[in-house]
Amino acid sequence: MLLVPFIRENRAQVEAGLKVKNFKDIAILEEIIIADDQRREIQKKLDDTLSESNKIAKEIGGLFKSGKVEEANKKKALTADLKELSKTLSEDLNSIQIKLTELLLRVPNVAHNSVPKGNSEEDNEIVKTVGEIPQMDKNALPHWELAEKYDIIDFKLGNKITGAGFPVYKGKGARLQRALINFFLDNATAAGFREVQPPLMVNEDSGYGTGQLPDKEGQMYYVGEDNLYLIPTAEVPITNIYRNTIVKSEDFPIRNTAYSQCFRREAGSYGKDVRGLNRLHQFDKVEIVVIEHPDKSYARLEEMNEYVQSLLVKLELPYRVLRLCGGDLSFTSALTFDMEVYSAAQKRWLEVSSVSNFESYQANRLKLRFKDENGKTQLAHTLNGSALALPRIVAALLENNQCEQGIKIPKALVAYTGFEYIN
RNA sequence: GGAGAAUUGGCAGAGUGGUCGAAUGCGGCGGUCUUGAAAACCGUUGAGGGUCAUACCUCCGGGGGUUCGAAUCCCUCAUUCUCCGCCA
Repeated sequence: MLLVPFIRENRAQVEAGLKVKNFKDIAILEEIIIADDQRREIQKKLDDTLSESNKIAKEIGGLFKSGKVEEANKKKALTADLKELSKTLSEDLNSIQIKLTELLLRVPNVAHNSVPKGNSEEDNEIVKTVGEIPQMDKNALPHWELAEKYDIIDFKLGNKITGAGFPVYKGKGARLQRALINFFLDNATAAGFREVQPPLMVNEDSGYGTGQLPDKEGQMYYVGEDNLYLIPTAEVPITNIYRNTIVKSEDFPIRNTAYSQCFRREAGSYGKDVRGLNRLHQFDKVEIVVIEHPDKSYARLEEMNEYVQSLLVKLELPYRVLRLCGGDLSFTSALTFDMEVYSAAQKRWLEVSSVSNFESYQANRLKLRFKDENGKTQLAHTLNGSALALPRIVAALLENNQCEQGIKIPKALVAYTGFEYIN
């Protein structure tokens, strides 16, 4: 959520950034400012009213103390009108505040000035492509067939136990999962991230804090009995560690990483996108989250970008880096880089990571602040990225590394799997 | 799940209807002293709204209520602790 003073002071920049994002309802900015003006006006009246009745209450207190009961009782009558007025005013204040928040929630984050214009993923800028695209022979199998051939991932069994999108990993398939998780966590730790193990369910406040609620409510599994949500990503619990806190600026950058299973309803997805491991309801991911000083957040984004790429290099996967265009950028992000690996048998690029700078958009909802050099509290910047999401990495590993002997495990992973081939 | 107790500023801990945004201690910051440091002493030290700056308003776990007036009373929810039950 944007800050109203920010909108007031940087109107041109905000409008330009929203236009890049193809946000149509620019007029809402004016509504916000009007609502905020009203809010201030009502607030002022309320404050004055309360000030007045506080004064009288104190006087009454004094009169009682000095035994002037009658005079005190007389004064009581004076407060009746003020009470009535302050009640009306605080109701008004409440409703204008709700309206203001509701307006603000409809405004996405402002795109960074490096974000290219565009409407869809077609318009994303390919920053770079690394590695050779493997040329497979005609018999190359897609990963869902390889999974069955080597009996390592069982989609049918998952259907039986739970439903579509909940595969069962078996034998070396399960071991490969565990190997990747450890590999990613070890690398993150070496890169300076603190490992945390968060809850897999979060409450409503946390959902609002990172912005899953209210707009993406339908995408999360909801446990109504206890009013909890299954996390769609570890970003939610990790970032919410810092909800409602004022961090020390000398602690910047605050780097956390977590492995978690992620749960997504993925309502509305279909076709080749959901085939095999391409899109699941439950999957594994290692996430990195950074909290940083506003002046340094873009340097940190670059660092995270490099870090994620280093993982792909170690896994010997061909990949490309995209700078998302305005139309493809998420609601809350100011700048996002996507990493995609090439999946040789499907002959397509699969998104395995997305690193974003949310600037203060999330921090505002989270009330995540720090004290600056002048001792003033201001909003911190939050960033996060996948490092990495497992299923599509597994898909690419299986497809790209299929050979006579089976599936070849990349060197860097062998220490974790304990085997060189799946066969 | 049942019964009881508790929830106050960074931490500890007073405060049970009136001048309490809140004693005191510790910690933090600034200063005096010192060659330097420690100790001692003095000062300062929560957040949000509002203002050019004051004034002023709100916040004592969350929400609601009683009252002229609530950290203090009532209701409700959450959390923590103790006992019982169940249990990896």
